[in-house]
Order: sequence, then C-alpha cells, then structure tokens
Amino acid sequence: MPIHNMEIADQFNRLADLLELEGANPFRVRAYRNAARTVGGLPQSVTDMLKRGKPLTDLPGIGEDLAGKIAAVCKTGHLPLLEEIEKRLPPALTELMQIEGLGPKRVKALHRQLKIESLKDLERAARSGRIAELKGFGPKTQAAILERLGRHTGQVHRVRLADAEQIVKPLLEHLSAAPGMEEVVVAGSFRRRMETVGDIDILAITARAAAAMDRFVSYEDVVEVSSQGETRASVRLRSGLNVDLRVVPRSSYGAALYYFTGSKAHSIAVRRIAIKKGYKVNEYGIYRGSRRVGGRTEAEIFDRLGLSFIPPELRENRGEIEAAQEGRLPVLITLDDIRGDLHCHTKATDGHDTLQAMAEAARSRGYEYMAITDHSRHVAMAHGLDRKRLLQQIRAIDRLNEKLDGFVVLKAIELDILADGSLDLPDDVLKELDLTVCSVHYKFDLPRRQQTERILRAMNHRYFSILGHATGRLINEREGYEVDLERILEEAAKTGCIIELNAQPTRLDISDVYCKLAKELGVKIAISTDSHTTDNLDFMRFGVDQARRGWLEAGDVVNTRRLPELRKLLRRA
DNA sequence: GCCGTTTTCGGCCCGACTGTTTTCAGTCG
Repeated sequence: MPIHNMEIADQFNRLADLLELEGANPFRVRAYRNAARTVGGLPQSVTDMLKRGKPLTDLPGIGEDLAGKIAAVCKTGHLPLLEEIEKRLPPALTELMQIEGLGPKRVKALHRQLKIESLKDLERAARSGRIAELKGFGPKTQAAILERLGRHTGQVHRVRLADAEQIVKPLLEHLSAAPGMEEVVVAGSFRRRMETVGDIDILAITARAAAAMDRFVSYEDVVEVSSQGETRASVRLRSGLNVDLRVVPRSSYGAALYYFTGSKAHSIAVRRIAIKKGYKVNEYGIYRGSRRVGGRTEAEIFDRLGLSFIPPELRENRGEIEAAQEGRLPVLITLDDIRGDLHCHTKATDGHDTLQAMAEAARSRGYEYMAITDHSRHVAMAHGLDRKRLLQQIRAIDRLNEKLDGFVVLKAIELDILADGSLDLPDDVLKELDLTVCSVHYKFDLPRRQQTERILRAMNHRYFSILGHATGRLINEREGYEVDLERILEEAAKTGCIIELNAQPTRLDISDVYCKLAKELGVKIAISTDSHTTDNLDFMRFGVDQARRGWLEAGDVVNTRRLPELRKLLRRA
C-alpha cells in the first residue's frame, strides 16, 4: 500500500502542532509546516519519486533531515519523531488548537494547569468557570471558547470559489455605498482564484475608515463581529464564511493589495528577497530604511525588487518568484483566448437546451466552434445515445451547420470508458465524429492500479481524443477515484491525447498542479465547460482561472486554436 | 529545520486586534 502525499503532510502538520506545544524553535515548526505544504501540493507521489531515484532535497524547503524523514514514512508508514512526542503529549491537544483563539501557548497552559487533554475537558472546564481564573485568561476568553466550541465541527470548511462569488458580490455593493468609499476589492485566495476559499479578504480605499467599518459590520448578513479596530475588522456571515475588511489610504493601495493577496508562502519568500536587497515590505509600502520608496501599486514593489509582475494566480511560491527574477514568467491564458467549447450536452441526453440553442449561445459568446458531446449509451441515467440516436444527432448537426455562417458545431460524444478500458460505442460510428471526450462514470471503486490501466487502455484507442474530468472528483462532495494521474499524463504526452480541464466550478478537474505538470510534459489541455444549459457556457472563466493557476499559456490549450489548427491537433497518428 | 550576492553559522516577514494587562503576550492572517 503506497503512502499518499496527504498522509505524509498530515503527519508533518501534526508533528508541527506538537512541537509548537512543546515550545520548539518556531522556525523548525515552520520547516515542518512548509514541508507538509510542499509534499501535499506535489503532482506526483513522493513514493514514486523515491522509486525513480529523484532526490527529495531538490524540493524547496526539504533538506537532508526532512528528506530522510519523508523516505522513512514512505517505507514504514511511521514517523518515529511524531510517535516519540505523542508519548510525551496527548495527541488530542492538536484538536484544541483548531479552536479559534487557542494557539500553542494557551493550549499548553490549559493542559499544564487544568489537565485539559480533549475538547470535552475544555468544555467542562469552561462551563465550570475554571478557565477564567487562569493567568492570562479571563471571562471574555472563557466565553469565547465556549461559543466557538459550540460551532466547532472538527473540519475546516472551505467554500467553492463560485459560491464565494455569490456571497461576495452583494457585500461589495453594500460596501461601495459607504460615504467616501473610493474603491473596494477582494484580495486573498479569492483573488488568486483558488478553487475553494477559506475566508474573504476585502480591501477598501477610503479616507473615512470609520464610516467603512460601520458600514461593514452593519451588513445584514453579518451574524458576528469577531474584531473591529480602526483599520481592520472581521465578521462572520450567515453562510458561515469569515470576512476581513482592511482599510488603507490610496497611497498604500498596491502594498496592501499585494500583502493581502498572499499567499503567505509567497509573501514570506518575497519579503526575504526584499531584506536581502535592503528593503522592508509591509502592507503600507516598500521601504529603504525608514524612507518609503513605493507601494501605490503592486508594480512599484515588483520593480524595486527586480521582479517582473507576478499575476495573483501564480503567487503560491511554486517557482514563480524565481521565474520572475529570470524574466521567464508564463504569459497566462485569458478568457479572450478561448475560441470554442469542446464539451457540451443537449436535451438529447441530460442537457436542458436544444442543439440549436446551445450553438447559438456559444456563438453569441464570440466562439468559432463548439463540440456537442452528449453521453453514450452506458450512461443510462442520462439516456445516453446508442449508435442509432448518435447517427441521428450527427445528421441534425450537419443540417444545423449548413444554416450557421462562421460557426461550426463539431460532431462529438462524451464516450463512456467501460470498466475494462474499452469504449462504449463501435468504431464504425466513432469514425463519423470530429472528436470524442472519453470519461469514467462508473466503477469509481476500482483499485488504483486497475483504474489507471483502464484509462491507459482507453487512451490507446484510435478514436480517443480528450480525457474528460480525469479524476471524477466533485469539490466538497466526493473524492475522485484513485488513479495515477502522473502516469496518465506521461502516456498522453506519448500518444497525443488531450486532457480536459473541466470548468464546472464543482469539478475543476484536473487541478492546478496537474495542469502545470501537463504543461511541463508537453501535454495539451482542453478547457471545457461540460455545459448542461446555455448558461453553463459561462463557467469557462472558472476553467481559465484554474488554468492560469496551473501556469498555462494560450499555446498549451487546444481550444484557443482556430478550427483548422484544432483539427490537426485532434487528428492522431 | 533550512539555507547561502549577509554563505556552513546565524539568521529566518510583519503588523493589527483582543483581552488581559499597567506595558504586553497571544493569536491571526
């Protein structure tokens, strides 16, 4: 049973928590957290890296010691240092640190002085009033602990980006109406266009900070004001989402936007460069000594530090800073680069709109082509097309194309990859199509090796064009099936198969790190909406966001091409 | 624990807010 990256990351994070409780060197703690983040975000499994003899010390923030520990976990499943510390400290103490407002120092004090080892202990102590008596604690802290305990579910909840957008939009409108408000923007992971966000960071430019604060905390969806100062406030919304507002003057706009966009790892790395160059960067500006030398725009900061402008989507400290130093940042794809959509359904299966309506909707978005990819027969739930109905649809598309001027509907299908890796319809009908999107819809529970072989076998079929939603995950709803995506991408590089980036906000499949790996391997990506209504075509922008996070340029994406060029890419040797 | 245009030791990002204090530690982002 190979150890997954996430398991290693979990062990390191737990170790970091416990070390922090023990009062270890905070930079040592950070090293473990960084390692957890690095390993957790890798597109390939470290088990495989080790097998292939790739040195783990090549990974940023992984030195000899951590490389050895990672290798040990891969080999044995155990991290001896973690187990050693768990003998000294109750492992459940790390749960206490999940409670907002409880950090290592307070948890340590609660453990030492009140023998609190679990959430249950914590609740009992708070109810009995013993916490308020501790030095450094008080009645307010005790009440806050009780209140947050009641809300604690044990899991961090992240909201899908598209859902966050719907929550944020009316709030921005509300804030914009504050007297003296000059500008309101969202920073944080929302601006970096992460597939999910944990909270919302809003930046407001105004000379009247107090008015902005008042307007913010009085928003109708606010259920709790967690903190409120002169320039900063935090609230919790009815939806459960936390929102931070930060007010800055116009002159600090760029510095503040940069700082609050993050990511944290990116900010730390850039500030380190700033220090080396004799600067200090904070949310008010960039300074040489006590003299402020910039910060009105983000560009001023990048310029000072000798970096080219790094788009927010890349700010994850995954190589973008080095690329910016060397002037080799990618020119990221934009929505305007997209010329068509290659995965769309109609009423013929589980879509809601007609062939013609879909075509017109695509055309009205400025596209030059779209592929109609209804389901194949095996997806019975969606009344998948059999040979006869597919041929009917092909003829209907031919008739429609005769009427359309300057727009082409491509004949295609979303073809089920059967459990043995064969495709759901015979070659004699597939050969009539312009392309196929081949996807897994059943048998999610195959063992990883078998699932991978299933897809690899399908990919070697002569009429296989694009692999649809490659992992089958639904964000916040279900994990994808177990599959070796790195091997699939390597095979795609060999065979010329295209990999889909499914733009449905609940899918965004494949993820950003796999987009980057695909690019590095030379694999072409199709960003497709998997539309089931005409409105769904607008999901393209979420796909483009994800592609940008994955470093993709227009040239990496097939549906940025004009039709003749696309056809060439689809024609396989 | 990592890392090197401060280079193998001695640094490691930086400020706001809260609740507890009587000048600040702890937490958070």
